[in-house]
Amino acid sequence: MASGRQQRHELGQTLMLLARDFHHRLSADLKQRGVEGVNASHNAVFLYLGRNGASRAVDLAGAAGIRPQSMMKIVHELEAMGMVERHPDPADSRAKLIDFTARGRAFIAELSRSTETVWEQYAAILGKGSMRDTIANLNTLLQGGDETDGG
Amino acid sequence: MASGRQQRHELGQTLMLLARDFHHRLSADLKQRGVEGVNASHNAVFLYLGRNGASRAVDLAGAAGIRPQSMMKIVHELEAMGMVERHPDPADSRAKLIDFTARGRAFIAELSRSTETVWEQYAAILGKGSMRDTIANLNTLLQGGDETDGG
DNA sequence: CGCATTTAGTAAGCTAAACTGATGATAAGA
DNA sequence: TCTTATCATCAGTTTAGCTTACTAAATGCG
Repeated sequence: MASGRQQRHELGQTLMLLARDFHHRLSADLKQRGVEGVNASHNAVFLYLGRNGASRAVDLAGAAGIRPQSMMKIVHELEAMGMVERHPDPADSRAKLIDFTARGRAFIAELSRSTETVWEQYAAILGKGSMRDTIANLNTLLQGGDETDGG
Repeated sequence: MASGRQQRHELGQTLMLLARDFHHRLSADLKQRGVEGVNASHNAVFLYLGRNGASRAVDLAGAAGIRPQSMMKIVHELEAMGMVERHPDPADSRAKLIDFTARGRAFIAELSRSTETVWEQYAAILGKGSMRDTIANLNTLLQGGDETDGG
């Protein structure tokens, strides 16, 4: 039992294992409903594409915290899978704007559904109230950490 | 603002980003005090060596959830760095028992200190009480996922 | 005891996902 | 115009895991 002082030493472990646990549960749920072919690295695109007007590879890379070259690879894979398509940017002929295809949007819906399922699984352990509080606190930590960061 | 319903969709993001944030802070703190040369994968050894009598490569691999061959590589690296040393197991001449060197133990102390520093950073955002509750809840989630909790 | 099976460590090579470095085309600014 | 910065891209490298395959030792069975 990680009580009191001990939990501090295991903080990193807790966070890492929980992130892994979530990923496990999400993958299991997606697989169960027959949604496959998308891996962890592809997730960055689904998470960030369209947010804050991010629609170029370089923007996605910035949001995901990886290099543009790495993001390109991911985008190419998703393009080959028919999840996204790219069009030339009318405002900048160097750039290409990335958009979801219908298939990509359908996948996002599935992802959302599975994420909610995992949320419910967790809520079944903690109770909805504690679950909400806990995740809200984690978000607070993230925001508190970003404040100095010029993200 | 991730309020109410919205936070469910961002659950995975929250967990992943927080794990990353922790790692960032920990690395920064370690670097600041001049502790370097140990990477993320080495961490598994520092986390699990000695726990539940885990002192062979195969045990560490099991605890860390990776293959013995992968753990061997990590152990060899740490051995080259003078963090651990290996002696033949008197009870099993196939096996070798892994032990921390003085240097390895010193590193653990640094790691512990840095982890506590990050804990305090987080506690400064949430307040100690909320921080404790939050992490306790996360640990509950992890145990709830395992159910077969022997440790 | 002798032999099959399992287990611990090791080696070689593969893959995935990030990285660095460099290039060509375009944009933006002096 | 010329220079520098930016977007996409190509090529090669690193890292951390994987699978396959092997040796040596322990274990279990007849």
